Amino acid sequence: MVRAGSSREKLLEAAFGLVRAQGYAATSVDELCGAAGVTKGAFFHHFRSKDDLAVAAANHWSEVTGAFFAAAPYHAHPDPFDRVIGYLAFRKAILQGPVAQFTCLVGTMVQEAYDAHPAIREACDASISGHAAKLEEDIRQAMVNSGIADAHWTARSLALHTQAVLQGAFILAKAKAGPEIAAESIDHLIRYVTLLFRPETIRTTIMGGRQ
Amino acid sequence: MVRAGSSREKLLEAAFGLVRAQGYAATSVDELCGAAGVTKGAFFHHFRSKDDLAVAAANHWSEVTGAFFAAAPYHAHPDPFDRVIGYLAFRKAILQGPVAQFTCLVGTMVQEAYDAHPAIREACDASISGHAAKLEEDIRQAMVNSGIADAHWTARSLALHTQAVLQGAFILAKAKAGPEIAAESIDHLIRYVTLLFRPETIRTTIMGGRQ
DNA sequence: AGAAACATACCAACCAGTCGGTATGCTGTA
DNA sequence: TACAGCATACCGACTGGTTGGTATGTTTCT
Repeated sequence: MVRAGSSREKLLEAAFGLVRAQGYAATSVDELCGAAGVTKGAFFHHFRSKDDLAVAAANHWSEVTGAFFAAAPYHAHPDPFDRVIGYLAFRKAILQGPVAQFTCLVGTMVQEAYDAHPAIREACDASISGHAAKLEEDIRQAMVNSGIADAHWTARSLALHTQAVLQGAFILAKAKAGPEIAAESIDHLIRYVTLLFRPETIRTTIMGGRQ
Repeated sequence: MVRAGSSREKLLEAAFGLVRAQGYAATSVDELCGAAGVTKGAFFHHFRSKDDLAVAAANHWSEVTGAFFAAAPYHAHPDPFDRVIGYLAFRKAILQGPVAQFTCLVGTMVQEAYDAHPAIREACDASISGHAAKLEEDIRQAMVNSGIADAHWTARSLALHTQAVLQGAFILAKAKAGPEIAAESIDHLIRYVTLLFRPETIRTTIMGGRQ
């Protein structure tokens, strides 16, 4: 869809970095052009406005992260429960390097744009919800396997809950200037999902003194 | 500390509303003054800079929300576990009205300011961590009461996890333009905390078909 | 009186977006 | 094959408006 190495692609990649580090409103078009190594003429050739770039960046984010997670190793597990836990362990494992490099572009943008920029809000929602939908299928299968099809929660709500925990973990990582607390929050989420699907494995191995 | 009705107070309250709706960078000093009904002279009389206002707003937010939650009814429960669950139920109950009115000022600000504005980051961290610290004490007591003092998690990490879930729930509420999913995420958190402290009450009452 | 609490006018820098122009490559046709 | 016709990709100076911040004067409170 977007040619690699093109000005358009370079601008979108520049937006990934700058918006995650500074936020959307604080990132100017000139700054974007500078980071991408293109001119303002190129910017407004490819995008009608700054908001248009934001929508395109959210969509490009969906593609890039979609491919990234599709290629991750946790999909190899034959058991859907193992794939869900594998996904969460993978999310924890990639909390590396500067905060701006592991946080979520669309989570950052929607925070600023949800009210005044409906098109950006929609693109961010589509990105988050689309990502959750992939996890939802594994959760649904795990529910069937565990015989908990009539629980008081749905596969969709649990999938979206994992995204809430991740987004919230990113905010704590930003507030605390490091990923440690975010990792512990994902640990809690892994413990929760395990308690839902495999409670018997928790009592003896993770919770320690709890009988 | 801040006299009610003063220009300073009006500016801080205006910041609560505008920053939560638009973000920090997108909110201008003129806009703040307009919403507060004061002039720019008053603004720069009380605050050295826009960043100074942001730090003061984060601190004022700590005071206002501190008093708000201190006055909430869940503290009346004699059992610390009930207080923790009561806190979470209260957080769910106040997800009412426009998104900007139930979301968190400091969670929004730290997202934009963590990298370029260290003073704002610190004030937001202090606000979140201070709020979590109050919950941490109830969690600690509940752990002692339930005999799970040597679990593989700490009262602090669980308290901060609740804040991660709440902050993430706010992002989902913004992305989906409504509080429904946020409420379901808090439901998952309540279920998790209950599974940690009172697993026997879940299997029969909440999880339905799960035996 | 003296300080604190404003108000008004102003400024240089920066902002998103525009516009006239150029370079390059593709496509249809004689 | 040669060339006209046209679209895409890009350039960078420019503009009108907004930005955070300042300088200076006036009012209000103790």
